[in-house]
Amino acid sequence: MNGTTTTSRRPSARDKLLEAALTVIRQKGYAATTVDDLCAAAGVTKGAFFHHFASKEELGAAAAHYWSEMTGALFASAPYHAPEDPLDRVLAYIDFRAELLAGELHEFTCLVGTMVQEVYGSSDPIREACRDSIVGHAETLEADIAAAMKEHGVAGDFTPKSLALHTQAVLQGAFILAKATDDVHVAEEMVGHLRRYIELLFSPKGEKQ
Amino acid sequence: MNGTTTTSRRPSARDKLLEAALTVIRQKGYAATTVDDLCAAAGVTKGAFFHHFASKEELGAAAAHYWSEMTGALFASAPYHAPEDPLDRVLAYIDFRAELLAGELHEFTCLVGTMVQEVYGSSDPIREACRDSIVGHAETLEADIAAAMKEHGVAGDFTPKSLALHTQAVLQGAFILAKATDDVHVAEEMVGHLRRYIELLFSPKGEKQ
DNA sequence: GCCAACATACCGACTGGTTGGTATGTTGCG
DNA sequence: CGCAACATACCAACCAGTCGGTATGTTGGC
Repeated sequence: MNGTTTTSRRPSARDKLLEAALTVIRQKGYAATTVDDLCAAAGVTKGAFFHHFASKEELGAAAAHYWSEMTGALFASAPYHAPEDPLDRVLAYIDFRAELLAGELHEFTCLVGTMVQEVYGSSDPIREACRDSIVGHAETLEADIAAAMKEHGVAGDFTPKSLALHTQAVLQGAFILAKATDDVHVAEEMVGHLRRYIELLFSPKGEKQ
Repeated sequence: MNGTTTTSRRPSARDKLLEAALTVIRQKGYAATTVDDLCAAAGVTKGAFFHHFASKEELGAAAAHYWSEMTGALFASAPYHAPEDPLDRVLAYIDFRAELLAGELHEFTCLVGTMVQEVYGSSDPIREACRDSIVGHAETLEADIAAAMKEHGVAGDFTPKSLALHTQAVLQGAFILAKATDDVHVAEEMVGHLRRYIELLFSPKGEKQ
């Protein structure tokens, strides 16, 4: 239970393994990624691996936590929190997510979405770590969504929580379609539909676009 | 190159293996599913497996095709095609998808969505089979969506194709969230948001709900 | 109508490489 | 010294794929 991660000294084998896990598992999937793969990618030996992690499963869960920390920091410091209007913040979040759809698939797809799909039935520790990551990230949107609903007088039969989760569902689905078609553009279109949905939800009656 | 599948005689080892693949791979994932797992679930021997499939990869691609056939038949004969109004048909499709969210996760989640997430970077044959399955299914919605857009005077800056794919993205994302939270209800809420999006898209200006 | 030649479907023991994990050093810092 | 952070060597289980063999059709010549 160390708690501290990555102060800025020379990275330990643990740090290098977690960093390697992000890319390798997103490329090959969790089950197809071997401990040797991770060691090779991290430039450490197997001894180092099992010094820091009791099992491959424990690394999987640790990687999910590490993912939460990394993405949490990224989104916390992102510029989409600036607008005054909470609805604009939500829309800016979606635009920010669209901007992130760049480069190779394994660079912008979601580690925990990939992992949980594979292990939901076989590893509760990993599944729970992935759930916490997704749900925790969604929760960072709830306040803005709730404020936007209040401010714009929207009282649909849905909760801020469910709409926050919906944004994550669309993104996860967009990643799957992008992987299937090997085409980032499809993901951009899906995010576009998500943006339009939220615009429509919050637009005053009688006004479109 | 047989072509024929499942006339109604006693099922061959091939049929039993494909049927077993649907459940086992959806439970354990593709990579974690061993050839022995499949043989055991199908009640056949390894000899039978490699008589019908040159490799595990070939079975994976065949399973995706089999999935397309099964789901294709299911949706073709489903009752949601009945309504006169094309928009009602689209909404009925979504309601039908919501009805399918019952039972255990591995019974209603999508085989090809699961597989493609794992193998998009390591097996082109499987990836292409999965893509064809998803895109092919989405295409069965395009005509109704296009007709609804025409009939309701909707000319957004999106194509029928992209909206059809969006429905699939939402469903795939809903499956991931359901797996992560181990809660079917979340998936139902996501489908609810999808339904509301389409209602809003096609509702005449000034009218909500 | 019969039989030889061939084909298809399936069986299960075996193999060679791989995998997660272990046991036992070595090194360097406080 | 003593201990954490590694490295090296190794192992038993497992896994995809092979191979020799059997059982049950099917086909075509006579």
